[in-house]
Amino acid sequence: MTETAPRPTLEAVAARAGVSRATASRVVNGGDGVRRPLAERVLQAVEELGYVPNQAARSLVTKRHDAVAVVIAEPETRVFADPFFGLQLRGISKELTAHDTQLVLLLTEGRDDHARVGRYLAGGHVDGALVFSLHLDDPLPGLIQRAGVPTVFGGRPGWSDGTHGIAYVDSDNRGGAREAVRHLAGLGRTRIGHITGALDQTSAADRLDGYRDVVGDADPRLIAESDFTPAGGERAMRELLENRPGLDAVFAANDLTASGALRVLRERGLRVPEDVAVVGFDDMLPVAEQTDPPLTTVRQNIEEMGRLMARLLLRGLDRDDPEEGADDTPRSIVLPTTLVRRASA
Amino acid sequence: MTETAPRPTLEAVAARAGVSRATASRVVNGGDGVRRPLAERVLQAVEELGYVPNQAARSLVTKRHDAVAVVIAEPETRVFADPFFGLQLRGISKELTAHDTQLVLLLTEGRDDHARVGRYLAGGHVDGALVFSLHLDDPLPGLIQRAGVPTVFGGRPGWSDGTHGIAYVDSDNRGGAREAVRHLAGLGRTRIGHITGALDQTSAADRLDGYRDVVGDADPRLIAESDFTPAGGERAMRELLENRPGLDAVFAANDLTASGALRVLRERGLRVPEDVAVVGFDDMLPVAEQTDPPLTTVRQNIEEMGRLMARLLLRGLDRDDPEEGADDTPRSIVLPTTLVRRASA
DNA sequence: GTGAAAGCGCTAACAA
DNA sequence: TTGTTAGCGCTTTCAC
Repeated sequence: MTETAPRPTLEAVAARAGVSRATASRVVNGGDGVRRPLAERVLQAVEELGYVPNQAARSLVTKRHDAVAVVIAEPETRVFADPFFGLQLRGISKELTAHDTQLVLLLTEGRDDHARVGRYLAGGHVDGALVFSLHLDDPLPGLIQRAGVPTVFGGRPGWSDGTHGIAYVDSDNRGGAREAVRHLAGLGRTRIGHITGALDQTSAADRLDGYRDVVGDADPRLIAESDFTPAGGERAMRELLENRPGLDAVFAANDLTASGALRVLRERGLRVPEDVAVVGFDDMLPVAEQTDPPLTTVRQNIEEMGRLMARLLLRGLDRDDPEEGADDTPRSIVLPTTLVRRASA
Repeated sequence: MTETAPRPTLEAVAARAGVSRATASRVVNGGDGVRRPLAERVLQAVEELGYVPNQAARSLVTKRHDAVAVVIAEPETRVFADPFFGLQLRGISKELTAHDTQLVLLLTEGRDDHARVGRYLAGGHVDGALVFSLHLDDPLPGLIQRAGVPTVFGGRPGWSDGTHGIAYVDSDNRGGAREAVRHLAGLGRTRIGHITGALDQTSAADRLDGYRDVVGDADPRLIAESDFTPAGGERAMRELLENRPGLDAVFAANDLTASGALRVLRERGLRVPEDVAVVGFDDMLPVAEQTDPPLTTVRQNIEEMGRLMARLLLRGLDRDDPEEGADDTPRSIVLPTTLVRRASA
């Protein structure tokens, strides 16, 4: 833990290059309108001195921070138990890096933390925010709106006043669910159950809707509410088996849930897919490929979602003069899903 | 994406409270030596105006950023496939939050990124760095050292010149491995194999050492080199079974590897633990509890490791006058592990 | 095309 | 205890 050596300033670079600070600044920031020889001398001085701009000083005048916040508002347990967030982070990180923008990670642990996040966002420390995993009753969107920070949401936000003007990136959860259930139906299955995700999240609600789109007015006993976890999947599967012993297929709201369901099925001596076919959602590789049997599932390109969230945000940030009305940037993006066939259905 | 409204400055707060900017500043920063009534007026003005300090301006003069970089230098695939990093991030985030410090996440994708990270760290944008997942030949430590940023490593760094003066937090990998192997021996197993992790990481090397500590001069055919992944675990298990069909126990370098090994064992019709007992490492809940049979494993407190890394770093940062020599803060911490018995051994 | 100078919002001497 | 003042390092008019 050595003390940082005093770093060279732009002043030093200018002196060394024999130019004014203003010129040095111009070169460092792209060098428009500076004649070649001068520019080169500055660049060389930068090189020799190992000059790196002081971001604080720069922000102070530009009011830009070249940093965006990533807010993950998920109760302790689920975050990262599931590789989901990690993959999104990857995608986000790649895109931000390509635009020389830093990623400030804000993890929240509960209600108290919301205020902290709100304060931080309102504090104008970042140029924008990427927000994940909102639940229906989440106070965060309100705080963020009040903070007035440009924001892109991960997953369609679910509050009642609709999604007008809100930017988000999501997978086509409903369409993917339809495809999954149609696939099961195409296999000749007629009593197809559904294990839902946490229904206070739109992804779960949309998948349920997709299921209903295909099966029509489903027997309510064919639907078991769950929470996206393996343990929840086990519980739901038992419930389904109890209420509707004859079922011959299950569409689970995600792969983790499906893995729990598979375990229960095996424990009960039911063969997959012969007795009960199972389809998951996500195509979370470490899960879907490792289950026994490997899981047929609906793939969503999670990393791409992250990348697009970042891109959408940065694009909005770039329009330095965001004239009301003259706004033709798409506010939201819904990505297609694809069915990946493995052995479970 | 609304434009941020102009934010109130300290000047505005001071004016409203009828004091000087200096006094307002004092109050905002803890309020030492400001008389009650004045302080209260300032606080009220802050409240009314919704004032939040401009961090850029503050950093410019204090040279502190109240931000720490977390560098995860892991090839795309493994990060977050494994909940490991997520858990550490949690721990880190909690500790940093408690100290009003922001977490800047730096994910690297390959060699080129190292330079970027080096530049960022050298750029003096953060007060310190928390660095993970170094491999033996990693250029990052060098870059970081040159950047002169206070750093704490996650996991014992492995470069040749020893760990003198380097701060790190690690689990007692060697001791944990010993305990695992002793447990197997205590079960009466005599032909205990080991599936290693990626041996260019000290955690893997240390676990192998621990294994050797107990079995003595092991038959080399009892050791299969692997890489911490489930697929690697499968490969290694097959290799072990081929080279040493009579083995009756396996200690795998982590739970993911163990899960791969279990799959191969099942596929070969070998019963666990009757024919072959298996012990993992990590106690990664979503993995260890979900395998069939559930995994006996060595638990390390990953979140706590993260928390301690952050604490170590912040403590070093707090010593505003880091006198050489007069340094009694512990440089590194090695956390104990505990054996968790489940059904696999 | 280039330089001089003002000033972003804040903290920290120093004076009062 | 409080206020005055200088200046952190940079970008950006505005003259030249």
